[in-house]
Amino acid sequence: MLDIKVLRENPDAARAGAIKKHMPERAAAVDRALALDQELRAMTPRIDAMRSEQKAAGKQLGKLSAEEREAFLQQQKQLKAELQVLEDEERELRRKLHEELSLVPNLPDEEVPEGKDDSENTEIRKVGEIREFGFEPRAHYDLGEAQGWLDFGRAAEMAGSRNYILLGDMVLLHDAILRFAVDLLVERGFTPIDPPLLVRDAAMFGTGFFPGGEEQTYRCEKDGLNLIGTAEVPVTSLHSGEILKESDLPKKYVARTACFRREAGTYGKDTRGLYRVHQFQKVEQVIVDVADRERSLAHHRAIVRNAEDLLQACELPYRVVNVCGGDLGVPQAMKYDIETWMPSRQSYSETHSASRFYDYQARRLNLRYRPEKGKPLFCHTLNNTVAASPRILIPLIENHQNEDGTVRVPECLRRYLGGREVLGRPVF
RNA sequence: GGUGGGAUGGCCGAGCGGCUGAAGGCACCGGUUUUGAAAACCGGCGAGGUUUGCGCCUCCGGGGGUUCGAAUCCCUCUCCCACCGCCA
Repeated sequence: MLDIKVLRENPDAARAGAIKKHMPERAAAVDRALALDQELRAMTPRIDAMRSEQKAAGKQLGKLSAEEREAFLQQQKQLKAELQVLEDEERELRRKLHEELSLVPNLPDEEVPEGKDDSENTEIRKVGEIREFGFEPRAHYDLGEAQGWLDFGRAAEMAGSRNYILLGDMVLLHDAILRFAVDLLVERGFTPIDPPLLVRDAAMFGTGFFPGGEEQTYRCEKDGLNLIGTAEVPVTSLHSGEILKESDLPKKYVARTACFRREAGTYGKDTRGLYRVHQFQKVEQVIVDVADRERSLAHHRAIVRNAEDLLQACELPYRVVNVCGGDLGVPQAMKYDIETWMPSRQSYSETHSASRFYDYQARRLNLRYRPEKGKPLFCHTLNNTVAASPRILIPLIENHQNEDGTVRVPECLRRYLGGREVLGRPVF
């Protein structure tokens, strides 16, 4: 959520921000919010004065004579009735204002490129060599099924499309990459955390997924709970409603959780294999720190670096892209995606997403800290993937496959696989 | 699923229907003392809105009611906790 003051002072920027994000209907919320704000500000002084009068009146009551008293009470009754009408109005206006303000997207940073969708993201850097295979490389689903590592048929049978079953060494590899990701971040000072996967609406709202993301979310209606699509939701919400000590910041967390996404509206897209699935495991890094733009930028560089280091350790070629306005979500100010080379897709495809929000989420979450001097301020928040699996298994097994269908294990993962250097048997 | 108890400032915690934005403690900040630190003592210290400023207004989980007047009484919702039952 943006500060209403930002809207007052610079409504054009708020509108332009929503337009840059290709969210015209949300740009309209800027004007609705401002209209409500103006109405509210017009009535507030009047209500204040009436309340002030009421308060003062009560204190004089005792000094009055019996006759005076009666007229006085009559007068107070009337004041109260009038006040009540105005207060109802005020409350309703406040509610509507909050609703509209919640719809206004975070301002995209200047450096966010113009563009309507991911095809217009701009490349920041490309790292690693794309491997020249001396043979026809196989897609992970062909290779995996041949090895008995993947079973999509039975998964679909019992759970529907976009589901998968990992078996044998693929389970171990899946676990290895996730554990490696956690260890890497713990080594860098992040606190591991294992949060709830089912959360209340407040957490979904606070992180900016609601309103808007309901269709992407599995919901347990009976209990009013939502399955998280990312650990960002519970972890960023962790200190919601608190005023943290500045000396306790930054808070740096690394969470490994299951994630659930309905993938509504993606029919026919990425239907094969492990790329787009309803359920996966993700190691996520989340940072909460003081409201300082420079520090947010530094954290952003650091969390991107963490992910890049993991990919480099896994010997995977990737590129970093600056996500354009149209591909940016409602709460983000800026986002770098990391795309890892996937031979079967013949493309760099998204495996990581590093976002910064400034105080947008913190304001919605009522997440503050007490600075050395002055009033409490809203924190800044950031997050990035460290590793999401099984998606990361695609580049891992495709890029490291051998002609016979076995897969070379990169050095960094061997310790998690009993020292094994190769997975699978020759099957081709 | 059943039955109770609770929700007050950064934290803990008191609070008779008006004198309570709220005792007390802790934490924090400033000072005295000390070679330094601790302790002790003195002082300060909630959040939000509005105003150039003085100030004014709001806030004791949310909403409603009773009352001239509610943190305090009543209703309701949300949340938390405890115990019993069931179960991983």
